[in-house]
Amino acid sequence: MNYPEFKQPLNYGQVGTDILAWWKQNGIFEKSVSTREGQPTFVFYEGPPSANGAPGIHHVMARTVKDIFCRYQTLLGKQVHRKGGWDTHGLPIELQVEKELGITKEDIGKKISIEEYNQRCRETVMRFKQQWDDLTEKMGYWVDLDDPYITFEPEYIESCWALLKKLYDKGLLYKGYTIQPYSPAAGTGLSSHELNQPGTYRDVKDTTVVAQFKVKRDEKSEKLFAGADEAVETFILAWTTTPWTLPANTGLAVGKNIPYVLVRTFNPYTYAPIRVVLAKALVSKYFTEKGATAAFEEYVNSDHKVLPWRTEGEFTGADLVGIRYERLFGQEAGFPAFEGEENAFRVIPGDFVTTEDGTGIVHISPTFGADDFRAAQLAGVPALLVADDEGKLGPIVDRTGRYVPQMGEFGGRWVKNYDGHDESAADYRTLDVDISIRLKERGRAFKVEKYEHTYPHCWRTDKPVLYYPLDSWFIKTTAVKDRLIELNKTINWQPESTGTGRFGNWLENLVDWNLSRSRYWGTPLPIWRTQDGTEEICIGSVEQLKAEIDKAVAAEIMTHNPIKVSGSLSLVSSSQEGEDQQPATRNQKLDLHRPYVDDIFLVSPSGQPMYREPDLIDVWFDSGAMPYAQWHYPIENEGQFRKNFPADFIAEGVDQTRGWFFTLHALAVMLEDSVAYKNVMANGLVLDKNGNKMSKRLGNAIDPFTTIQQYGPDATRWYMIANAQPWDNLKFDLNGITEVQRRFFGTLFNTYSFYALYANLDGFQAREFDRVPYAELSELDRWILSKLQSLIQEVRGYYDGYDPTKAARAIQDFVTDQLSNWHVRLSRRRFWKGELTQDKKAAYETLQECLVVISQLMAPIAPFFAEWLYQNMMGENDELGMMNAELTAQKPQFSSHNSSFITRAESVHLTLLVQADEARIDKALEERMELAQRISSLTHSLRKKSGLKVRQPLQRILVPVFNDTTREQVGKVEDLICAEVNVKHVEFLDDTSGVLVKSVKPNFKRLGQQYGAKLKAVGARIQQMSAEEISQLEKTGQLAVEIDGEAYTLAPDDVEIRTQDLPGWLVATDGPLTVALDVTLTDELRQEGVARELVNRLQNLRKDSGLEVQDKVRVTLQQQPELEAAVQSFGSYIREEVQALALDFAPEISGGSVLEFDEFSVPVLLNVATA
RNA sequence: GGGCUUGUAGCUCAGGUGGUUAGAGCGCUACACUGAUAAUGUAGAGGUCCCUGGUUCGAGUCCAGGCAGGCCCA
Repeated sequence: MNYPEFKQPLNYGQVGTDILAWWKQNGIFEKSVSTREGQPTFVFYEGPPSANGAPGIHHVMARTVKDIFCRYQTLLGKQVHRKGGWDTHGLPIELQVEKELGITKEDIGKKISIEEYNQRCRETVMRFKQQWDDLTEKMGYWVDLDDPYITFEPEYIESCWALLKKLYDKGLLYKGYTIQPYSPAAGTGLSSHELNQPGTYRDVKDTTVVAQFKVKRDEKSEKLFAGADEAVETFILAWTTTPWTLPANTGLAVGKNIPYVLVRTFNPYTYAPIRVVLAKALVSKYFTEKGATAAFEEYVNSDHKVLPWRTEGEFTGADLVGIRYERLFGQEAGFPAFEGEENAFRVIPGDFVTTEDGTGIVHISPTFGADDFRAAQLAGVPALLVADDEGKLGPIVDRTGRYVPQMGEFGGRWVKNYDGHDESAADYRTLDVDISIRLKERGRAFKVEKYEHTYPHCWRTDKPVLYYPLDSWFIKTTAVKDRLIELNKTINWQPESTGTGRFGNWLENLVDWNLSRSRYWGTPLPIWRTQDGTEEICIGSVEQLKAEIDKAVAAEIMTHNPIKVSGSLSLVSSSQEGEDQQPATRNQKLDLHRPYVDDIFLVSPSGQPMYREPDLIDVWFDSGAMPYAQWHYPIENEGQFRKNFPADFIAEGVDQTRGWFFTLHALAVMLEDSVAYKNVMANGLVLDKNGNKMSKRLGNAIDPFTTIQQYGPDATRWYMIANAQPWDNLKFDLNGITEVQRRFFGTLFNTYSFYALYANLDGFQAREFDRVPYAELSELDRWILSKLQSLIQEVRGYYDGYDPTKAARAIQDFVTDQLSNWHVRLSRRRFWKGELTQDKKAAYETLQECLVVISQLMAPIAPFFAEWLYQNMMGENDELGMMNAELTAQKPQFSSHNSSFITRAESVHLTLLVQADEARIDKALEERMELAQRISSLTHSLRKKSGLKVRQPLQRILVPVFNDTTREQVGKVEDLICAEVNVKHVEFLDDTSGVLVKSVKPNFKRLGQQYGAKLKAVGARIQQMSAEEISQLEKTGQLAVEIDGEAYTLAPDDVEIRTQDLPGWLVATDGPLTVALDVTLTDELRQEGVARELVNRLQNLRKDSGLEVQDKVRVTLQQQPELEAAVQSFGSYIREEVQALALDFAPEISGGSVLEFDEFSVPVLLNVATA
């Protein structure tokens, strides 16, 4: 067998294409799962992408991360199923369809039927599936594309229903309300994107009030009353631009860390003496400098232009929390009582409170503000709700924008001008104005003024929008909050901070999960209710629905039962219908979407008709339900589900923290009292090279297809993983891929090519059981094998710890710095010289082992190139590896797998990852090789300084050593150093020689611990140490010194002694290491130098003449005394190097070339020797 | 506005538990090397370690407060 040889440069894109074809042809992905049958599983969940847009380069990033760990676990012998999936519901799809049809939500049901509309959504959502599948394959993401779960399929929806029913039965599903933008004029809620239409936010002038809320005196508020005049009432000031919400006030919010002051002053309208609380930073907004000194006594009888005031106390928001106050519009004034009133009218914390405007205290009406609602809910403050004629609770404003009749003197008033009143008419007074007047009269308004601000308006009616409570279905996640938090602590988050921080905080501030969406394309809420809401049913399966419809038909509420399917849906039956059917057309008989489900009416136990609650559910429920719904569980396949729950690993973008990561977690905790995943990686964004977000609009988006084609999938993946840790944002720069390609893959390719070239020449083949025994290997070989074992340990550790970046960097450093640039470079002549000796065989075997192990270690990150390398190295050679055929056929013995042998398999991805053979790790050897590298580097540096090129041999270098260990260590690598830097000997200089000039450096770390503040003086003294003192410290192990009149004893550890100079020598130092170079040139050395130059020039000539490495030649040089002397001494060396059978001199040479070096100019004749 | 996160050489990034002289690769300059050669070696230029305070004998590192970018949420 020959090792395949390739021309440079390798076409990495082609490698990807070729390997991909080979994988497909041989079903390698399938085998990577099937050969692990019966082994422990590693469960991975695919977060479903949406195929309604083209995939971008960031998807390559996210999917590379997923792929890496699945492949790694497979290499460990585990079975990793990867069921793909598609997220198919949701607003983005609806918006896209509307854009394409040129319609709005309003038109649905009018210009286009819901049926047609949903059909369009169904067609649109998978439009880019081909592209996605294509990218998936080309980037080497191994996921099962043939049997994905699809969220719009009836089985999937049915599973969601079953899960919802489980929650319903646990009492975790309830109907409530949320605050949403609402247009009373249009009678409809507005989505946030409708609110973001241009022109919706307009400047309006509204009447605003700073209202006074009277503090109730009790233990909590006592601090506001300390030493105060009993008769003077104390108020909290709060500003609002919507005075009509004041009658619905139930709380006041403060910022916990904001400073507040208590100010004594007067009510500017009634002149009553009062004390008020407001933010310290806003005092100047309401009080003048003059007022600070104005006399209180004179105010009442003055012109009231200057309001006197004095600060009487200062508090933080936290001090104020819990204080109670009197209701502004209470029952005594004819306003209704409400449920939970005893918990209302309290000061609560609000993280949205600022001191930018108003009073730094925010009036809270939970029915008319989203912040208000949330803060009130967290603090247990109720909303003010009143019952209508049917006893149904609602806010004080009805859906048309009027106060309900119970609102005393204001009952029936419009809160904004929704009835088209002429605003310029003399009798026109807004509700805001009337409320303000009433407050003024009662001494409860501190300031009333017109104020211009921006306010959102309905894009259709141009009327102001209200923030209004709208019906919603919720999952009571707060009921399991503690369990959510507890179980989250058992999840391994990568990076950890996302789990404790972003996710942890989110759980701490959890509110109930709002499931409702007023849309068309999504999973319908399976709840039917009677008109009055007193009876309802939650449907958990198609079978149940069918049975309920039968009842309705019997009760003559329905005419017939539209569900024809017998029994419940089954995934098995549907997929058996026909392999070639597209998912979109499967199960066309049954569609659980709108409008079909809306046309189903059921009958309640009391005989009332029940209608489906019109909402769809949040699409995040769809994706959070995938651990169950992908198997059609709980309808069927319990076993499948159990085997694949919870996941060992998931990975998505950090933006999924409150999305998929949360819904998976929430559902798992509520349904299974378990985590949904044990390890999770939240990866960052892919930005352009300048750190800007990529977007098609800016034209800085990178096309993943052209990138992969041009640079190959491996370099692309490697770059993304090696450049930044996945959870950091990646600044994507194509130059970076080029660099990875050149530096890492190029070097690895060169290393392989080098191996292949010579191994083929020698006809060498590695045989696992015919190797040079480890004990007989050279230092160099044992060193790189030791490094290799260390690398295996290290890389496994990084993969195990979900840190692929460090794994990639470790592999990269090993390949470029250790393997290529040291081991191979120093071994070069071992390969191209002479017969297949034991040393040469060892060189091949060592390099072979390194390359094959590298192919395994890199396989998760660069699967194509790893395969390429592995196949090239292994070829058809079945003698490699241990009992390989057996392993592939028999399935890996996971539990007993503990081999440092390389397993032979059809593909590198079917192998078992080697274990580090710790017996081969030799730290002392690694250390002394590093010494060799550093000494060589220093020597090169000295040559450079003295102008002595490496081809000129030198006699010796001197290395001062202070202990026997170093001496022994360097001694063992002397040959390597000599060869590398072209010197004859390494000599050691020990202390006793006395010629070294030494210097000391204080060891601050040690000294600091010992002397603390006196360190400076001690350090200065140490730097002044004389040569005698240094010597004494070295010899006796201590040195007594006096510093500032105090006696100290220094120990050797207190200082670091270095060689500074060696008089008369050329010296270089690197930390504690010093090298001196003997630059004396003897005649013999000069001759050898000449010989080497000659070899070099002849090699160039061979190369230029197009000779192959193995060609033999005859060389004739023109006579020249120095040359002849050199050839005299080094003839055989020269002949061997240049593969010359003869090396002769002739008086005159014509027709040849001329070799030029140093001062020489030599005519030469070079002929290929024919046998 | 809040939570999280990032900020170190022109670029991309390393810098356990604090230690005085902050590193690597790429890029740049110069020289060398040349049977792995689009590789390699040596030397050089290049730094307010985002800013301000604090703790400490000593802060890139710890604490507080800012600034700037990013994500999520309002």
